[in-house]
Amino acid sequence: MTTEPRTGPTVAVRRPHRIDARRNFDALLAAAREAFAEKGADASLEDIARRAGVGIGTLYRNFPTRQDLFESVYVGEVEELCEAAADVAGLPPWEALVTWLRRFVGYVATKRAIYEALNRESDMFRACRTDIYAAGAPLLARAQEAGEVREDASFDDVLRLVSGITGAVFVDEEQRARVLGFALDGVRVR
Amino acid sequence: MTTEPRTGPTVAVRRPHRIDARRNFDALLAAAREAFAEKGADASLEDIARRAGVGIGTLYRNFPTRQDLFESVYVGEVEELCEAAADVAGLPPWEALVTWLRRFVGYVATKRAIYEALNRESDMFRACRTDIYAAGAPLLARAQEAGEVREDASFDDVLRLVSGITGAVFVDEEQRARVLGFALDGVRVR
DNA sequence: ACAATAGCGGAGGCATACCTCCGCTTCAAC
DNA sequence: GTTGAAGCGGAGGTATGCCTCCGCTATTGT
Repeated sequence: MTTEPRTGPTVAVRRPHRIDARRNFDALLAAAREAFAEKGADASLEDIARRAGVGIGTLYRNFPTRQDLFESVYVGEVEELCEAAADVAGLPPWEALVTWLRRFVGYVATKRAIYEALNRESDMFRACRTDIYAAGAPLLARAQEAGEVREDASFDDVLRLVSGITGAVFVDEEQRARVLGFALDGVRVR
Repeated sequence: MTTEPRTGPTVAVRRPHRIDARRNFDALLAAAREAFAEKGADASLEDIARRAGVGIGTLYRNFPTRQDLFESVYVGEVEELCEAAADVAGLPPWEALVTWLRRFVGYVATKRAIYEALNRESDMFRACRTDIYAAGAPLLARAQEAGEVREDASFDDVLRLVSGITGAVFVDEEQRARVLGFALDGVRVR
Protein backbone atom coordinates (compact mmCIF):
# COMPACT_ATOMS: atom_id res chain seq x y z
CA MET A 1 0.00 0.00 0.00
CA THR A 2 2.96 2.33 -0.59
CA THR A 3 2.45 5.33 -2.83
CA GLU A 4 4.65 7.04 -5.36
CA PRO A 5 6.91 9.59 -3.65
CA ARG A 6 4.68 12.56 -4.46
CA THR A 7 3.56 13.52 -7.85
CA GLY A 8 2.96 17.18 -7.05
CA PRO A 9 -0.68 17.01 -8.01
CA THR A 10 -2.13 18.64 -11.06
CA VAL A 11 -2.27 22.27 -10.15
CA ALA A 12 -2.67 24.25 -13.35
CA VAL A 13 -0.52 27.01 -11.91
CA ARG A 14 3.18 27.50 -12.53
CA ARG A 15 5.72 29.86 -11.12
CA PRO A 16 6.28 32.55 -13.78
CA HIS A 17 9.59 33.14 -15.57
CA ARG A 18 10.01 36.87 -15.28
CA ILE A 19 11.46 37.91 -11.98
CA ASP A 20 9.00 40.67 -11.24
CA ALA A 21 6.20 38.26 -11.99
CA ARG A 22 7.79 35.68 -9.76
CA ARG A 23 8.01 38.17 -6.94
CA ASN A 24 4.31 38.90 -7.25
CA PHE A 25 3.47 35.23 -7.44
CA ASP A 26 5.32 34.54 -4.21
CA ALA A 27 3.84 37.56 -2.48
CA LEU A 28 0.38 36.36 -3.43
CA LEU A 29 1.00 32.90 -2.05
CA ALA A 30 2.32 34.32 1.20
CA ALA A 31 -0.58 36.73 1.51
CA ALA A 32 -3.08 34.01 0.72
CA ARG A 33 -1.55 31.70 3.26
CA GLU A 34 -1.89 34.41 5.85
CA ALA A 35 -5.40 35.38 4.87
CA PHE A 36 -6.70 31.82 4.67
CA ALA A 37 -5.18 31.08 8.06
CA GLU A 38 -6.89 34.06 9.53
CA LYS A 39 -10.27 34.19 7.87
CA GLY A 40 -10.80 30.67 6.60
CA ALA A 41 -11.26 29.44 3.09
CA ASP A 42 -13.52 32.25 1.97
CA ALA A 43 -11.19 35.13 2.68
CA SER A 44 -11.67 37.95 0.22
CA LEU A 45 -9.50 37.70 -2.87
CA GLU A 46 -9.28 41.45 -3.13
CA ASP A 47 -7.98 41.54 0.39
CA ILE A 48 -5.34 38.99 -0.51
CA ALA A 49 -4.25 41.03 -3.51
CA ARG A 50 -4.12 44.09 -1.27
CA ARG A 51 -1.99 42.32 1.31
CA ALA A 52 0.35 41.15 -1.40
CA GLY A 53 0.60 44.69 -2.74
CA VAL A 54 -0.52 43.72 -6.22
CA GLY A 55 -3.57 44.46 -8.31
CA ILE A 56 -6.50 42.12 -8.36
CA GLY A 57 -5.80 41.44 -12.01
CA THR A 58 -2.44 39.98 -11.13
CA LEU A 59 -4.02 37.64 -8.67
CA TYR A 60 -6.43 36.37 -11.27
CA ARG A 61 -3.74 35.95 -13.90
CA ASN A 62 -1.74 33.71 -11.59
CA PHE A 63 -4.67 31.91 -10.03
CA PRO A 64 -7.65 31.95 -12.34
CA THR A 65 -9.98 30.54 -9.71
CA ARG A 66 -10.18 30.68 -5.96
CA GLN A 67 -9.64 26.95 -5.98
CA ASP A 68 -6.30 27.32 -7.79
CA LEU A 69 -5.01 29.72 -5.19
CA PHE A 70 -6.33 27.76 -2.30
CA GLU A 71 -4.88 24.51 -3.53
CA SER A 72 -1.50 26.09 -4.11
CA VAL A 73 -1.36 27.21 -0.51
CA TYR A 74 -2.73 23.93 0.73
CA VAL A 75 -0.10 21.82 -1.02
CA GLY A 76 2.64 23.73 0.74
CA GLU A 77 1.09 23.26 4.14
CA VAL A 78 0.53 19.57 3.62
CA GLU A 79 4.10 19.04 2.53
CA GLU A 80 5.38 20.54 5.74
CA LEU A 81 3.05 18.37 7.73
CA CYS A 82 4.18 15.20 6.01
CA GLU A 83 7.81 16.04 6.50
CA ALA A 84 7.16 16.29 10.22
CA ALA A 85 6.39 12.57 10.22
CA ALA A 86 10.00 11.80 9.37
CA ASP A 87 11.21 13.75 12.39
CA VAL A 88 9.58 11.34 14.80
CA ALA A 89 10.90 8.16 13.20
CA GLY A 90 13.43 7.64 15.97
CA LEU A 91 10.98 7.74 18.87
CA PRO A 92 9.32 4.70 20.42
CA PRO A 93 6.01 3.76 18.79
CA TRP A 94 3.55 5.48 21.07
CA GLU A 95 5.69 8.58 21.49
CA ALA A 96 6.17 8.85 17.77
CA LEU A 97 2.45 8.72 17.06
CA VAL A 98 1.52 11.13 19.80
CA THR A 99 4.25 13.58 18.97
CA TRP A 100 3.20 13.72 15.36
CA LEU A 101 -0.45 14.11 16.26
CA ARG A 102 0.38 16.90 18.68
CA ARG A 103 2.35 18.59 16.00
CA PHE A 104 -0.62 18.14 13.73
CA VAL A 105 -2.84 19.91 16.21
CA GLY A 106 -0.43 22.69 17.01
CA TYR A 107 0.24 23.20 13.37
CA VAL A 108 -3.26 23.18 12.08
CA ALA A 109 -5.00 24.81 15.02
CA THR A 110 -4.48 28.36 13.86
CA LYS A 111 -5.17 27.63 10.24
CA ARG A 112 -8.87 27.47 9.83
CA ALA A 113 -8.56 26.97 6.12
CA ILE A 114 -6.55 23.79 6.33
CA TYR A 115 -8.99 22.40 8.75
CA GLU A 116 -11.91 23.17 6.50
CA ALA A 117 -10.08 21.76 3.51
CA LEU A 118 -9.35 18.50 5.22
CA ASN A 119 -12.85 17.41 4.43
CA ARG A 120 -13.41 19.00 1.07
CA GLU A 121 -14.04 17.07 -2.10
CA SER A 122 -11.65 17.49 -5.01
CA ASP A 123 -9.07 15.34 -6.79
CA MET A 124 -6.41 17.57 -5.43
CA PHE A 125 -7.57 17.39 -1.83
CA ARG A 126 -7.92 13.67 -2.12
CA ALA A 127 -4.34 13.45 -3.31
CA CYS A 128 -3.12 15.50 -0.37
CA ARG A 129 -5.12 13.44 2.04
CA THR A 130 -3.46 10.38 0.59
CA ASP A 131 -0.10 11.93 1.34
CA ILE A 132 -1.07 12.70 4.90
CA TYR A 133 -2.22 9.15 5.38
CA ALA A 134 0.95 7.81 3.83
CA ALA A 135 2.90 9.86 6.34
CA GLY A 136 0.84 9.15 9.43
CA ALA A 137 -0.69 5.71 9.05
CA PRO A 138 2.61 3.86 9.55
CA LEU A 139 2.99 5.61 12.89
CA LEU A 140 -0.35 4.26 13.99
CA ALA A 141 0.38 0.80 12.62
CA ARG A 142 3.65 0.66 14.51
CA ALA A 143 1.96 1.66 17.75
CA GLN A 144 -0.70 -0.97 17.20
CA GLU A 145 1.88 -3.67 16.51
CA ALA A 146 3.58 -2.72 19.74
CA GLY A 147 0.27 -3.30 21.50
CA GLU A 148 -0.04 0.32 22.56
CA VAL A 149 -3.08 1.33 20.53
CA ARG A 150 -6.42 -0.43 20.36
CA GLU A 151 -6.89 -2.47 17.21
CA ASP A 152 -10.38 -1.19 16.48
CA ALA A 153 -9.21 2.34 15.75
CA SER A 154 -8.34 3.13 12.15
CA PHE A 155 -5.99 5.89 11.15
CA ASP A 156 -8.94 7.73 9.73
CA ASP A 157 -10.72 7.52 13.07
CA VAL A 158 -7.73 8.86 14.92
CA LEU A 159 -7.13 11.68 12.50
CA ARG A 160 -10.73 12.79 12.65
CA LEU A 161 -10.76 12.58 16.41
CA VAL A 162 -7.68 14.72 16.58
CA SER A 163 -8.82 17.16 13.96
CA GLY A 164 -12.09 17.57 15.82
CA ILE A 165 -10.07 18.79 18.78
CA THR A 166 -8.01 20.88 16.43
CA GLY A 167 -11.12 22.62 15.24
CA ALA A 168 -12.61 23.21 18.65
CA VAL A 169 -12.12 26.35 20.66
CA PHE A 170 -10.42 26.21 24.04
CA VAL A 171 -9.81 28.79 26.71
CA ASP A 172 -6.06 28.32 26.38
CA GLU A 173 -3.51 26.01 24.88
CA GLU A 174 -3.13 24.25 28.18
CA GLN A 175 -6.72 23.13 28.09
CA ARG A 176 -6.39 22.03 24.50
CA ALA A 177 -3.39 19.91 25.44
CA ARG A 178 -5.18 18.42 28.42
CA VAL A 179 -8.24 17.51 26.39
CA LEU A 180 -6.12 16.10 23.60
CA GLY A 181 -4.50 13.97 26.27
CA PHE A 182 -7.88 12.57 27.29
CA ALA A 183 -8.72 11.77 23.72
CA LEU A 184 -5.42 10.04 23.10
CA ASP A 185 -5.88 8.01 26.27
CA GLY A 186 -9.08 6.82 24.68
CA VAL A 187 -7.32 5.22 21.75
CA ARG A 188 -4.58 3.77 23.87
CA VAL A 189 -4.76 0.19 24.95
CA ARG A 190 -5.74 -0.07 28.60
CA MET B 1 -23.98 25.31 42.90
CA THR B 2 -27.61 25.47 41.84
CA THR B 3 -28.83 28.40 39.80
CA GLU B 4 -32.11 30.27 39.57
CA PRO B 5 -34.56 28.37 37.38
CA ARG B 6 -33.91 30.40 34.27
CA THR B 7 -34.27 34.08 33.93
CA GLY B 8 -34.99 34.06 30.23
CA PRO B 9 -32.14 36.38 29.41
CA THR B 10 -32.54 39.90 28.22
CA VAL B 11 -33.64 39.55 24.66
CA ALA B 12 -35.23 42.81 23.59
CA VAL B 13 -37.69 40.93 21.43
CA ARG B 14 -41.25 40.09 22.33
CA ARG B 15 -43.90 38.05 20.63
CA PRO B 16 -46.32 40.56 19.04
CA HIS B 17 -49.98 40.92 20.01
CA ARG B 18 -51.72 40.96 16.67
CA ILE B 19 -52.27 37.53 15.30
CA ASP B 20 -50.98 38.20 11.81
CA ALA B 21 -47.89 39.70 13.34
CA ARG B 22 -47.52 36.72 15.59
CA ARG B 23 -47.76 34.39 12.64
CA ASN B 24 -44.97 36.25 10.91
CA PHE B 25 -42.88 36.27 14.02
CA ASP B 26 -43.14 32.53 14.38
CA ALA B 27 -42.51 31.92 10.70
CA LEU B 28 -39.38 34.01 10.95
CA LEU B 29 -38.09 32.10 13.92
CA ALA B 30 -38.72 28.79 12.20
CA ALA B 31 -37.09 29.96 8.99
CA ALA B 32 -34.13 31.33 10.89
CA ARG B 33 -33.72 28.13 12.81
CA GLU B 34 -33.65 26.25 9.55
CA ALA B 35 -31.31 28.66 7.80
CA PHE B 36 -28.86 28.91 10.68
CA ALA B 37 -28.79 25.13 10.94
CA GLU B 38 -28.01 24.83 7.28
CA LYS B 39 -25.69 27.69 6.54
CA GLY B 40 -24.26 28.62 9.89
CA ALA B 41 -24.52 31.84 11.79
CA ASP B 42 -24.04 34.11 8.82
CA ALA B 43 -26.94 32.91 6.76
CA SER B 44 -28.46 35.69 4.70
CA LEU B 45 -31.22 37.60 6.44
CA GLU B 46 -32.97 38.25 3.17
CA ASP B 47 -32.99 34.53 2.55
CA ILE B 48 -34.55 33.98 5.96
CA ALA B 49 -37.27 36.53 5.25
CA ARG B 50 -37.85 34.84 1.91
CA ARG B 51 -38.16 31.41 3.50
CA ALA B 52 -40.58 32.79 6.04
CA GLY B 53 -42.61 34.36 3.26
CA VAL B 54 -42.40 37.85 4.71
CA GLY B 55 -40.75 41.06 3.64
CA ILE B 56 -37.34 41.98 4.83
CA GLY B 57 -38.85 44.93 6.64
CA THR B 58 -40.88 42.59 8.81
CA LEU B 59 -37.80 40.70 9.76
CA TYR B 60 -36.05 43.87 10.84
CA ARG B 61 -39.04 45.12 12.79
CA ASN B 62 -39.14 41.96 14.86
CA PHE B 63 -35.42 41.47 15.15
CA PRO B 64 -33.60 44.76 14.77
CA THR B 65 -30.19 43.14 14.59
CA ARG B 66 -28.87 39.82 13.41
CA GLN B 67 -27.86 39.18 16.97
CA ASP B 68 -31.46 39.52 18.20
CA LEU B 69 -32.68 36.95 15.74
CA PHE B 70 -29.83 34.61 16.32
CA GLU B 71 -30.17 34.76 20.06
CA SER B 72 -33.88 34.12 19.89
CA VAL B 73 -33.28 30.94 17.95
CA TYR B 74 -30.42 29.97 20.15
CA VAL B 75 -32.37 30.27 23.37
CA GLY B 76 -34.93 27.80 22.06
CA GLU B 77 -32.31 25.28 21.09
CA VAL B 78 -30.52 25.55 24.41
CA GLU B 79 -33.72 25.05 26.32
CA GLU B 80 -34.40 21.81 24.53
CA LEU B 81 -30.91 20.66 25.25
CA CYS B 82 -31.18 21.42 28.94
CA GLU B 83 -34.47 19.63 29.21
CA ALA B 84 -32.81 16.53 27.81
CA ALA B 85 -30.69 16.41 30.95
CA ALA B 86 -33.76 15.64 33.04
CA ASP B 87 -34.59 12.64 30.87
CA VAL B 88 -31.44 10.82 31.93
CA ALA B 89 -31.83 11.37 35.65
CA GLY B 90 -32.92 7.78 36.24
CA LEU B 91 -29.92 6.13 34.63
CA PRO B 92 -26.79 5.02 36.47
CA PRO B 93 -24.11 7.72 36.69
CA TRP B 94 -21.91 6.82 33.73
CA GLU B 95 -24.83 5.95 31.48
CA ALA B 96 -26.56 9.18 32.35
CA LEU B 97 -23.56 11.28 31.45
CA VAL B 98 -22.82 9.43 28.25
CA THR B 99 -26.41 9.40 27.11
CA TRP B 100 -26.73 13.11 27.57
CA LEU B 101 -23.44 13.78 25.81
CA ARG B 102 -24.48 11.59 22.92
CA ARG B 103 -27.71 13.45 22.68
CA PHE B 104 -25.72 16.64 22.71
CA VAL B 105 -23.70 15.45 19.74
CA GLY B 106 -26.61 14.10 17.78
CA TYR B 107 -28.58 17.21 18.48
CA VAL B 108 -25.97 19.76 17.69
CA ALA B 109 -24.18 17.96 14.88
CA THR B 110 -26.40 19.23 12.12
CA LYS B 111 -26.69 22.71 13.54
CA ARG B 112 -23.59 24.55 12.58
CA ALA B 113 -24.85 27.71 14.12
CA ILE B 114 -25.22 26.34 17.60
CA TYR B 115 -21.79 24.95 17.43
CA GLU B 116 -20.34 28.26 16.37
CA ALA B 117 -22.30 30.08 19.02
CA LEU B 118 -21.06 27.86 21.78
CA ASN B 119 -17.88 29.82 21.82
CA ARG B 120 -19.11 33.29 21.08
CA GLU B 121 -18.83 36.19 23.43
CA SER B 122 -21.99 37.94 24.60
CA ASP B 123 -23.92 38.30 27.83
CA MET B 124 -26.65 36.28 26.33
CA PHE B 125 -24.43 33.44 25.18
CA ARG B 126 -22.73 33.40 28.52
CA ALA B 127 -26.12 33.06 30.19
CA CYS B 128 -27.05 30.13 27.98
CA ARG B 129 -23.74 28.49 28.57
CA THR B 130 -24.42 28.79 32.26
CA ASP B 131 -27.69 26.96 31.75
CA ILE B 132 -26.02 24.19 29.80
CA TYR B 133 -23.47 23.82 32.54
CA ALA B 134 -26.17 23.79 35.18
CA ALA B 135 -27.85 20.98 33.32
CA GLY B 136 -24.79 18.91 32.49
CA ALA B 137 -22.26 19.47 35.23
CA PRO B 138 -24.19 17.48 37.85
CA LEU B 139 -24.14 14.50 35.53
CA LEU B 140 -20.38 14.67 35.41
CA ALA B 141 -20.08 15.21 39.13
CA ARG B 142 -22.23 12.19 39.83
CA ALA B 143 -20.12 10.01 37.55
CA GLN B 144 -16.98 11.27 39.23
CA GLU B 145 -18.35 10.57 42.70
CA ALA B 146 -19.15 7.08 41.55
CA GLY B 147 -15.50 6.71 40.58
CA GLU B 148 -16.32 6.30 36.90
CA VAL B 149 -14.76 9.45 35.52
CA ARG B 150 -11.25 10.72 36.09
CA GLU B 151 -11.05 13.54 38.60
CA ASP B 152 -8.79 15.74 36.51
CA ALA B 153 -11.44 16.34 33.85
CA SER B 154 -13.66 19.37 34.33
CA PHE B 155 -17.10 19.65 32.82
CA ASP B 156 -15.75 22.34 30.55
CA ASP B 157 -13.06 19.98 29.33
CA VAL B 158 -15.56 17.27 28.59
CA LEU B 159 -17.96 19.57 26.82
CA ARG B 160 -15.26 20.97 24.62
CA LEU B 161 -13.94 17.55 23.84
CA VAL B 162 -17.38 16.42 22.84
CA SER B 163 -18.20 19.53 20.91
CA GLY B 164 -14.95 19.17 19.02
CA ILE B 165 -16.20 15.82 17.80
CA THR B 166 -19.55 17.40 17.14
CA GLY B 167 -17.95 19.91 14.87
CA ALA B 168 -15.79 17.45 12.98
CA VAL B 169 -16.81 15.80 9.76
CA PHE B 170 -17.14 12.03 9.58
CA VAL B 171 -17.82 9.66 6.74
CA ASP B 172 -20.96 8.43 8.46
CA GLU B 173 -22.73 8.51 11.78
CA GLU B 174 -21.30 5.15 12.66
CA GLN B 175 -17.79 6.52 12.55
CA ARG B 176 -18.82 9.53 14.58
CA ALA B 177 -20.26 7.25 17.24
CA ARG B 178 -17.16 5.07 17.27
CA VAL B 179 -14.82 8.02 17.61
CA LEU B 180 -16.99 9.57 20.29
CA GLY B 181 -16.68 6.25 22.07
CA PHE B 182 -12.89 6.48 22.01
CA ALA B 183 -13.00 9.98 23.38
CA LEU B 184 -15.36 9.05 26.17
CA ASP B 185 -13.14 6.11 27.07
CA GLY B 186 -10.43 8.67 27.51
CA VAL B 187 -12.26 10.46 30.30
CA ARG B 188 -13.35 7.27 31.99
CA VAL B 189 -11.41 5.97 34.90
CA ARG B 190 -9.25 3.03 33.92
C1' DA C 1 19.90 50.53 -27.03
C1' DC C 2 15.76 48.89 -28.59
C1' DA C 3 11.78 46.45 -29.77
C1' DA C 4 8.38 42.96 -28.71
C1' DT C 5 5.88 41.07 -25.45
C1' DA C 6 4.79 39.28 -20.86
C1' DG C 7 3.03 41.22 -17.16
C1' DC C 8 0.71 44.94 -14.50
C1' DG C 9 -3.14 47.43 -12.05
C1' DG C 10 -7.41 48.93 -11.31
C1' DA C 11 -11.77 50.85 -13.33
C1' DG C 12 -16.11 49.17 -13.87
C1' DG C 13 -20.05 45.86 -14.62
C1' DC C 14 -22.48 42.38 -12.09
C1' DA C 15 -24.20 40.14 -8.10
C1' DT C 16 -25.45 39.89 -3.35
C1' DA C 17 -26.19 41.38 1.29
C1' DC C 18 -27.29 44.88 4.69
C1' DC C 19 -30.56 48.07 6.46
C1' DT C 20 -33.95 52.24 6.22
C1' DC C 21 -37.98 54.37 5.07
C1' DC C 22 -42.62 55.13 3.89
C1' DG C 23 -47.11 54.51 1.45
C1' DC C 24 -50.45 50.81 1.72
C1' DT C 25 -53.03 46.98 4.26
C1' DT C 26 -55.17 44.63 7.92
C1' DC C 27 -56.54 44.01 12.51
C1' DA C 28 -59.21 44.71 16.48
C1' DA C 29 -61.42 47.88 19.73
C1' DC C 30 -65.36 50.23 20.07
C1' DG D 1 -69.45 48.98 10.65
C1' DT D 2 -65.88 52.46 11.33
C1' DT D 3 -61.49 54.00 12.16
C1' DG D 4 -56.99 54.57 14.32
C1' DA D 5 -52.87 52.51 14.57
C1' DA D 6 -49.98 48.44 14.34
C1' DG D 7 -48.04 46.00 10.98
C1' DC D 8 -46.60 45.03 6.20
C1' DG D 9 -43.44 44.69 2.15
C1' DG D 10 -40.19 45.94 -0.85
C1' DA D 11 -37.81 49.75 -3.43
C1' DG D 12 -33.58 51.64 -3.19
C1' DG D 13 -29.13 53.55 -1.13
C1' DT D 14 -24.76 51.70 0.53
C1' DA D 15 -21.18 48.47 0.85
C1' DT D 16 -18.53 44.62 -0.48
C1' DG D 17 -16.89 40.91 -3.29
C1' DC D 18 -16.25 38.63 -7.83
C1' DC D 19 -14.19 38.76 -12.18
C1' DT D 20 -13.04 40.86 -16.99
C1' DC D 21 -10.83 43.82 -19.89
C1' DC D 22 -7.53 46.85 -21.68
C1' DG D 23 -4.19 50.73 -21.92
C1' DC D 24 0.27 51.23 -19.75
C1' DT D 25 4.94 49.52 -17.93
C1' DA D 26 8.95 46.79 -17.18
C1' DT D 27 11.79 43.00 -18.58
C1' DT D 28 14.41 40.40 -21.50
C1' DG D 29 16.57 38.74 -25.74
C1' DT D 30 19.09 40.53 -29.30
